[in-house]
Amino acid sequence: MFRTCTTQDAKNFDGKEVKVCGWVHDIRVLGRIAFIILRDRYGFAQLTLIKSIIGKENFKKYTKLTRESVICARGKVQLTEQAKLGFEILPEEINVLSVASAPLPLGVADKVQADMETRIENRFLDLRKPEVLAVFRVRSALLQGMRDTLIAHKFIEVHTPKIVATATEGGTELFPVKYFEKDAYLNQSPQLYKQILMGAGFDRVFEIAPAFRAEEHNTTRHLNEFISIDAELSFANDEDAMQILEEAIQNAIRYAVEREGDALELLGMKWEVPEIPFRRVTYDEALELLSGEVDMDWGEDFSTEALKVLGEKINDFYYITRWPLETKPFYVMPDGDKALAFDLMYRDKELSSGAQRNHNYESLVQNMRAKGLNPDNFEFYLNAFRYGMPPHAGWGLGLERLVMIITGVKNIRECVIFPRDRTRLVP
RNA sequence: GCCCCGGUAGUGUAGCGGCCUAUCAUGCGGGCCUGUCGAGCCCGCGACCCGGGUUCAAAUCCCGGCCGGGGCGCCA
Repeated sequence: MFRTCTTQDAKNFDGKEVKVCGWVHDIRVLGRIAFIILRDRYGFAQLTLIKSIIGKENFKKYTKLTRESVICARGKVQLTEQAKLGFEILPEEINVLSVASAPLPLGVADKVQADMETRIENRFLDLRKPEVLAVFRVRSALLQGMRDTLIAHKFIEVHTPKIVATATEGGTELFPVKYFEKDAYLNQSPQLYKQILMGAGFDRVFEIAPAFRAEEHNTTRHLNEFISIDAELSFANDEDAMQILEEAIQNAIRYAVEREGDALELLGMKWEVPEIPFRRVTYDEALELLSGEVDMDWGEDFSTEALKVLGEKINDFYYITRWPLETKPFYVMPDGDKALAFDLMYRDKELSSGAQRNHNYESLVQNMRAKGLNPDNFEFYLNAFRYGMPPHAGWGLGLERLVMIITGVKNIRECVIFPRDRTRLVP
């Protein structure tokens, strides 16, 4: 057995012998006493080495360990006020499982802050930092909160193809891939497929999977590969979809707060579980709120500047509803010159967008043409609307956007273990 | 796609024509120190992205390349 407990559990074994494994975070040598700070995913443990007890040879050997080497220590646990953590381990034996070379390309225990570039290049080291790990602990909790909510509402989790023949919605650039003798693309969204599943009678589906966009954007809130949480429900309108979404967000935050509260604390974030329903602001009302401050015409999408101003006015989660039809894709349900579509915002950040969908074949084809798309390319999709398609609605949410908001991290790249941006393909 | 900015020890930086044999911190190596908590003190190691140009003189100015960061647009 490598270990009998983690650093977190060690304090429960006062006076008993334990074996703990982890990385050498730091070593402080003070003459005849030395401290090795051992780190694992759960926290830290202090190994206290007293020269007169463990012997000159061992003392020298152990205090010469390099930072970030992996070791296993066997020794007695002692609760003591003298140790900051309230306990220490007096090792009788330390096995070196893996020696770390020095110097490190990125110091885990260093006080100096590293650049994003250096951090990503050496991500395996960067991720050893408790505050970096914390982002992924929160991410996991948020994801589980979303998933549990959807499952509780009878959604079936599905997976749709990521290698596709046509663009989903037109507009955004796609990554081409060679598919044997054919041209194919990485899918930008599961939109069309989850709608087909409504026609298939699945009633409610959700998918948590990567989406790819070949836009050459260079910002702190865009990725070329991100995780999209998509939900679609039948016999439902835009309001029904919004209710599911806000409940999922509420639970996601509840999970993060309840299960990873110390991770949030480490990140300096304090969250209350938000109250629902979230505020609904129509596009027209939002325009009204901006009047006099931001110059924009009806029918335009909000600029980054406009969203900043809106975000200052509504300092919370909120929906922008009933958008001008021309701002939204062909598959949304029209209502006069408006669309039964919504965006979920947190301050100035777009988190999710959704809509009631147009389930009428003729109207759908007409809207497609109006957007300059050729219906012939979407036969696989349109066919599902010809033989019985229920009214339905749904949304798609960028997981990393949510993680960014909840963790307070400034750059979306930090929300992905190995981010894919305009130039980064490795690691 | 358009537009800004930046590349100096392992890491983060100062310097922005001659005071540079390049600053500071951290790290690494060595020494001292029986309880540290960002331990402390002493000594040492270690760097100007690449190519061209201007100049008596280039880390510093100009051009090109490579690499990176950011803004807008677009979106999640």
